[in-house]
Amino acid sequence: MLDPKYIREHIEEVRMNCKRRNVRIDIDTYIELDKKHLAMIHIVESIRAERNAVAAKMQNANPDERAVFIAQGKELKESLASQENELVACAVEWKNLLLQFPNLTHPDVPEGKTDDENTELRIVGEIKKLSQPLDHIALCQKYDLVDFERATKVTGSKFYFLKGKLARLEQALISYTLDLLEPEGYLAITTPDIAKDDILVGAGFQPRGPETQIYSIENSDISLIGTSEITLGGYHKDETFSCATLPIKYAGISHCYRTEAGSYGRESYGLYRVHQFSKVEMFIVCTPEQSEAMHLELLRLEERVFQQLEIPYRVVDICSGDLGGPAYRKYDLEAWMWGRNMGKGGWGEITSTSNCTDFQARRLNIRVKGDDGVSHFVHTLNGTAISLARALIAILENHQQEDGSILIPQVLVPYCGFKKIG
RNA sequence: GGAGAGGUGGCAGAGUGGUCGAAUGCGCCAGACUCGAAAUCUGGUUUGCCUGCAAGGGUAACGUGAGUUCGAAUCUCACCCUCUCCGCCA
Repeated sequence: MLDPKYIREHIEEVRMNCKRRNVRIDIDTYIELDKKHLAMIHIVESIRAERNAVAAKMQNANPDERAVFIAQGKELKESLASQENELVACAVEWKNLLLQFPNLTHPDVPEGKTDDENTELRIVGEIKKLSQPLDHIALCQKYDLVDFERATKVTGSKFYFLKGKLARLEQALISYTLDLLEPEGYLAITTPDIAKDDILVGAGFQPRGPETQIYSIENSDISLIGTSEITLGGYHKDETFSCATLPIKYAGISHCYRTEAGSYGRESYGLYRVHQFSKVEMFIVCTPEQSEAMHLELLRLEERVFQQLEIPYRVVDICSGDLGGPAYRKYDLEAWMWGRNMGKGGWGEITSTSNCTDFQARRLNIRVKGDDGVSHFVHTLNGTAISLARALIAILENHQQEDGSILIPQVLVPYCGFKKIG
């Protein structure tokens, strides 16, 4: 959510920002609503002031005066009720529109409408030369590592059962990642896999509606989370930190659920796009001054994970039109995957890190009190430490050998207890 | 799931219709005293929104929401949460 005052004072900037970010929103209607909303607040508060004044006079009034004041009060009460109803109706409309504004945009974010226009910053690692690389589905079939077919009986499509060494590898990756993050100050924390809708909204998600990617539970106000960023943001809702306690860093462990409505085709084969996966998510609460440095730290740690796993990847600076609502700036890591691009190999998104500045904090009401005693909204950031399913794809496909076996990255061997598959 | 008790400021804890944004204590901040500290004393100490150059003014908030009333922390209803006991249970 943007600061309504900021919008009022920077209308043209906000208008341009929406355009850059490819978000269609009727700003002129919003401005009208904002004016009306302020006007209604004035009206309602002045009636309340009158009512309070009459009530105060009541205390020392004689019986005759009392009768007069009561009559006055009754009258005020009626007009107040009708004006309050109008205010509430106006406020709902106003707030709904306000929530649709995307965050402001970092000045260095590349211009662009779609992910085609993201900027590749660098490629790290070497893509192994293989005469006949297999994709992860073929590899999993060969060694019986995952069962999609039987899963359809239990859950429908896009769920899976991981089996044997792949199940062990998933657990190993989680433990390895937590060990890597702990010395960097990230507290391991398992979170619920569900959250109330107002928490989802606070984190910038839309839990209900035709476009939603969120599973919600019928006859309730709770939904399955798509990332532990949601529960970790909610964890600190309505809190005020003293600045000495920041930054706070979490390594959040949860399952993630996504409906993936509207996705289909070659992008959604195998484990690449699934309805449920496990994830270790880094989440940071910090002061506004700290957030840019924290964002670079998150990117550095994401890169370290994939360097240690010996997986070639590229770093992508996400363009303005592809940022989504909450992010002020976003970097993705894309790993090499042989299964992409019709089997010719290509880059597949594997992590994503966003600086959300105060966008989520404003909605969740998370503040920090500075040394000056003034309270500001905190900044929140998130970054994928390891996203299972996709990390497993990258390991299987990049560590397959000419003889068809799969070598486990050295750093994982102590965690999973075996060196190769096949 | 059943029965009971309860939810008030950073914490503890008063307040049962108007004088209550809220006593008191603790904590915290500043000052005095002190070589310094402790103790003591004095003063200060919630937040959001609206308005104003500012000082200030207005409004809202006592778990949440609705209701009664001229007026609600206080009365009524619903819901949420916590605690104790019982039941069930991974």
